[in-house]
Amino acid sequence: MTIKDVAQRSGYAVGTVSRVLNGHSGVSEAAREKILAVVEELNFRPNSAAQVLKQRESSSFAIIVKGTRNLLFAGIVEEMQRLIKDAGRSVSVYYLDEDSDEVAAAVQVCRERKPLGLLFLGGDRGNFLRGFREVTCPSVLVTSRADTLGFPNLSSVSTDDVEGAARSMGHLLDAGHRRIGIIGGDSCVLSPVKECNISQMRLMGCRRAWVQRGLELDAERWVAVSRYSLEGGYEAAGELLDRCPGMTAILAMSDVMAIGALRAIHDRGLRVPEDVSLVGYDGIEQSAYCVPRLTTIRQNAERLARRGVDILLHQANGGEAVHEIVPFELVYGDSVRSIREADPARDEEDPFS
Amino acid sequence: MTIKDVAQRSGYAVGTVSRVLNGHSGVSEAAREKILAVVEELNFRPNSAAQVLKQRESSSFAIIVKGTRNLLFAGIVEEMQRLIKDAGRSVSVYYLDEDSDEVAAAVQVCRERKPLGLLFLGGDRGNFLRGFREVTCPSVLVTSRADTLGFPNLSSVSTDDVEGAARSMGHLLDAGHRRIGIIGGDSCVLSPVKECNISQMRLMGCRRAWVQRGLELDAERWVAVSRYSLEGGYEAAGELLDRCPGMTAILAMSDVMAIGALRAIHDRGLRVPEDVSLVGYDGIEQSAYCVPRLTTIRQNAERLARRGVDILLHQANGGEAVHEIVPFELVYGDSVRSIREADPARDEEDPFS
DNA sequence: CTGAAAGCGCTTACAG
DNA sequence: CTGAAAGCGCTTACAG
Repeated sequence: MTIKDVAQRSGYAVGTVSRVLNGHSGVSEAAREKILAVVEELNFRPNSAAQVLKQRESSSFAIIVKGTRNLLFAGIVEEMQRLIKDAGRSVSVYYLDEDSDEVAAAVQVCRERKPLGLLFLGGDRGNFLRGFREVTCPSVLVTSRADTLGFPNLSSVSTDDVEGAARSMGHLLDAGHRRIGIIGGDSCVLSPVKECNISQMRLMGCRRAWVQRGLELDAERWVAVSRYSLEGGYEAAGELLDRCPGMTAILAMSDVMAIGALRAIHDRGLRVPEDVSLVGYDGIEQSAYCVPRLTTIRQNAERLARRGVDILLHQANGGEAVHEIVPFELVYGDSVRSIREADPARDEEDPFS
Repeated sequence: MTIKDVAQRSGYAVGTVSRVLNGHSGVSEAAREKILAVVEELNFRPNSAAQVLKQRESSSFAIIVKGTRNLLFAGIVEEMQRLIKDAGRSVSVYYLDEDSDEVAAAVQVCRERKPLGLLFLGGDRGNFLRGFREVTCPSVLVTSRADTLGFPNLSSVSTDDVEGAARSMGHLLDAGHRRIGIIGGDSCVLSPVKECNISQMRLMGCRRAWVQRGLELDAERWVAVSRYSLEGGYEAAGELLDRCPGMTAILAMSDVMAIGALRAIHDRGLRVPEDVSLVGYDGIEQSAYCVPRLTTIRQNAERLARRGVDILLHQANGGEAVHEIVPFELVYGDSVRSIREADPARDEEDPFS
C-alpha cells in the first residue's frame, strides 16, 4: 500500500496527499479531512525509505551510541531522547558494538539521512581523527573530550576524567590506604604519547592524587588491565589479589568492573570494606544497589544529557562549537573503610601495618 | 556522492557498477577491478535508503527488541546476531521502548524492508492479537509463548514460566519457608481471564508449587506488584517487609527486581539469607555477581537464541511454525537458607517459629 | 559482458 | 487550493 492508493481512494492527487501527511499549509479542509479518513481506513504509513531518499534535509537528530550494554550511556540516551522530543524535534538512535567505528557509522548516517545534528555517546579519538572531517553536520561528543580534536562542528560535554580519578584515588589515600590496586581499561598505561583515552586519563588522575600528597604511584605494579565488564573486573581483581598481597583497596575505573571486583574479593573469603576497600566510577544506578553500596564517582548523566542537547541545538542554530566540562560527584557508599587509626583487630592478622 | 559518480569516473554505466557492488556474476574482471578501485578511491558506500526502496525482498533478517535495558534480551540478541552472521546472512536490530508496540513496529519494518524473517525479543500478547495478521514474513517470538495465538507464520521459543516459577517457589517451600513474599510485574493477579502475560504465568507457577505440597497460597496478602526494575524491586520488597512481618523469604520474578529487593532488605538491617531468603528469575550475568550470589531460575539464553534462529531459518525455507519450550535451570546461589531444622539462635527472636 | 531505461514511493518546485 | 511531473539513488529486467 502506497501513497498512490490513498490518492486513488480519496480522489486527490499524490501531491495533495503528501502535503496533508506532512502537515503543509495550503490544503483545503475538505481535502485534509477526506485524505486523513482514507489514511485511517487503510492504516497507511508512509514508506520511510522513500521519504529519506527524497528529503534533502531531515528534520530529526541522531544519537550514535557506542556500546549496547553501557549502562551509563543507556541512562543518558533516555534522557536525551526525552529532551529532544520536549523541544519538539524528533530523534533516531543508532546502537553500535563497543568496538565498531562510530565515526564511519556517522558518516553513513549523514549521507543518507542528513540529520539536523549528531550526538555521540562515547567515541574513540582515533576514529574521530581519521574520519570526522567527512561529517558536516553539527555534532556533540558526550562523555569524552573533543577540544583537542579541532573540528569546528564538533562540541563536547564530558566529565573531567583526570579530576574524577584523582578525587577517587584521593579519597582512598586520605582514608589511609597506600596498597591500592587499580583496575583500568586497556591501553591503560602512563605512556608519553597523549592518547587521551578514558583509561589513560583516569590513570593520570590516579597518579596526580599520589603526587599531590608527595607520594609516587607504582603503576607497573598496581595496575591490572581489564575490559569494561563484570567478568573483566572479576578477573583483574583476582589478578591483583594474587599479585599484591597486603592490598587494602581497589580503585576500579567503572562501576561494572567494581561489581565484578566485589565478587572476586568475596570469593577469596575477604570482605568489603573490612578487608579491602573498593571504589567504582560512573555512578550507574546499580552502584547504589550493591551490598555494600559502592563508593563511586558519579557522572552527572542528566546534566551531560541536557548540556549535550542544548549545545547541539545551539550549534544547529549556527552557534559555534564549545567544549564543556560537567561536574562530577563523589558518592559515599559503604565500600570504603578508613584505616588511618590503628585497628587492633586488624593488626593481628595484617603483616603490613 | 552516488553510484553515478562511480560510473562516470570508472567509465562504466551505473548498472555495471551496481552489479559489481552486489557481487553479481556476468561482469568482466577488468570492469570489476576498475570499478572497485574507484569505489575505494572515492570511499563510496551505496545509499541504503535507495537500496531498500528498490529491493523487493531484502536478504537480511530483523530482530525487534522490546526494552533497551533488558539484560536478558541483551545477551540473547548478541548471540542471535552472531548465529545469523555465522549462517552467512545479515541482520538489523531494532530497539524499542519497553512500552511501545512491537507489532506495529514490525509491520512497518516488513512493509519497508521486507526482511527474510523476524525475531521478536519479548512481546505483548495483546499487540500480537491486534496487529500480527499484517505481518506476513516468517517470525519467531522468543521468551514468550505464541502457541495459543494461532498465526501460521509465528513460531515461539520460550521457557516454561509456570514451571520455572513453580520450581523456584518449590525450592523455597522445601527449604521450610511458608511466609514468602512475591514480587511480580503488573497485572500479576490470578484472574480467571487467561491473559498469559509473563507475570501471570509465573504467579500460576507459584501457586502450583503450593498446591502440589497440599498448601494454599494467599496471593492477596503476599504479592507486591512492581515494575521490572531495580527501583521497582526495592519498593516492592519494602512494601512486603512492612506489610508482612515474619516474612522469611522473597521470590522476585526477575533478577533485576531481586537485586533491588536485596538492597531493601539490607536497608532494614536484615541480611540475606540469614534473615530473609531471596530468589530471582532469569539468570542474567549480574545475578552471579551479587553478594550473596543470587539463587535464580536461569533461562538458557544461548539455547533460546540458537533455537530461535534455527526455527526462523527453517520457516524461511518453507517450514511450518513450531512452538518450543527450552529447559531452564535452578541456579543455586547463596541467597536461600534452609529453615527446616530448628534454629535455636533464630528462635529466640522469631515470634513465628 | 554492458548499456539504456523503467521504476521503487515518496517530496516539491512549477503551473494553473 | 490542486495536479502533473521531475527526481532522490539505487536495482533489474530487457536489449544488444
